[in-house]
Amino acid sequence: MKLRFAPSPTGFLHVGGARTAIFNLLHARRHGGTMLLRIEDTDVERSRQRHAEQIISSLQWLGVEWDEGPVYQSDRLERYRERVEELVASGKAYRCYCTVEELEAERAAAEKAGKQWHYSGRCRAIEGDPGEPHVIRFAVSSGTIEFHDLIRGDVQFEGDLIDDFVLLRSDRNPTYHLSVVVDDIDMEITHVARGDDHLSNTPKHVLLFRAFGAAVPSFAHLPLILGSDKKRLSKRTGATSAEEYREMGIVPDALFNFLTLLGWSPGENREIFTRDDSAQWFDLSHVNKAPAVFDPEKLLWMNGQYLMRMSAEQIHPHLLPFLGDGPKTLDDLRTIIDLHKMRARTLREIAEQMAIYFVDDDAIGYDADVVKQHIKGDDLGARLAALHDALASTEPFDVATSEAALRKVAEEQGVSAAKLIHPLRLALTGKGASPPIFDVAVVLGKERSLRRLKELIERLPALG
RNA sequence: GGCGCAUUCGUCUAGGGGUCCAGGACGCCGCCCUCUCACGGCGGUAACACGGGUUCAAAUCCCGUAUGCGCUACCA
Repeated sequence: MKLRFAPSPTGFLHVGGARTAIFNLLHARRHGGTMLLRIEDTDVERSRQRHAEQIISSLQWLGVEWDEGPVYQSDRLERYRERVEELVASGKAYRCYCTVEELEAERAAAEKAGKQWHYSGRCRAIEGDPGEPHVIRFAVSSGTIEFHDLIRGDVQFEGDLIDDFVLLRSDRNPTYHLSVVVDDIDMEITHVARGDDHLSNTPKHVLLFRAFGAAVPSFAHLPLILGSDKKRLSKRTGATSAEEYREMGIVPDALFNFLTLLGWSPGENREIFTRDDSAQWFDLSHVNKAPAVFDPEKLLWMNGQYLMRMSAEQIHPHLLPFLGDGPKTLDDLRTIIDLHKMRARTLREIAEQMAIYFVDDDAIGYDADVVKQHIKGDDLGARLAALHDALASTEPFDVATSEAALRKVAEEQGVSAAKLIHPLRLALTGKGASPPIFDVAVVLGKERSLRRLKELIERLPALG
């Protein structure tokens, strides 16, 4: 068994393409088959080498591996020309000398007359001069074309409704239809899993496989991924490329898992699982038929689930690209990552939250709402001073001892611990929300914590 | 227009004739836990597109309608 992912390098890796790649990979892994990566760059107008490189880089980041390739179709142009000549020789394809301009004019005229235009196939009969510019068209025969789709079941099309399509362009480059079939034959592809948008092209491919006397592979047409507007996912409704999610701070395992669930389910209410698990359970024939809407909210949730389950060691390398100035080594960040990983949904959020540890102690910006809510009472200054003194004499300075010290002060002052904890959080972080505040204090260390507390006490009069 | 494909809570889905007055997850709303936030726990909201059949019995099978999407290129 052999499958392939065959993107065309005309842009970034689209999440729909990413899912197609994943489904191919999973099916191959599940059945002990091999996976090929093929770059379909026969459209010289739109294909770019840099796009191919970006797609490959995105696939690597996502963890979609392949056993063979990447194969570039642009390296195999002679092969397509050679095979198409075989079809011409056997009368299954023919040279067509109609120009694009002529055909366009016919099409426009038909449209004007309110009629449907079809290529007449008139060049089938003529014997032109092969030295003149021409394309090579496939001679589509009438009759029903039937094939089995692993996802849709049996599908049929009428040959009469399919125009004689172009196989080789006038610039001697193959069209997608030719190259894809020649390659799938040469590379011994047994299963073709691709986007739903190719379903209507499949009868053409079936005809070509037969014309070449080759076995027709199994097909599986995956439903599209839609945006929240129920239309094909586009920039308007959300990020469309895998790269954008990477930059957003989504971890590859989470995107992989999430994409896996778009159109497929392992059943038994399983949602979060490893690649190995999915490779064990996956089967193309259990993929949904209906298109799925991409829900960024659920992706964020899933990413959060992954982050909180990952160790600091695992998160660290993914986090590095999001870090600004400040410490970057695992040893410096381990505790902080552990403190924040369950409070963030993306790597970017972790990085942002980490900023509190690296600002200067006298440069903390206080959240106005928090000030309003917790900074009040004439005796607050005195209480905080008492807290400062208590913490100053706390030795060793750890989570348990610092908390005990604070609670003791609260008791002596006859107030609830919360009356001291909230201002302390404001002093240390400037915010109303943070990891448990004594953990924060320990990360900062006794000296810096005291400095920040002192800073708040000094700024108290100005805060009202 | 023609051809093709599809249609279960707002979203992702389970479900493949009776065990479904439809299960799980995200989101949303309560409550609990709690130094805040997050996590976690408990509970709630919410769906078989519509109309005909077939059958003792249909979310599950068939037909039609509606809606959506795809193809209809010398793009893939």
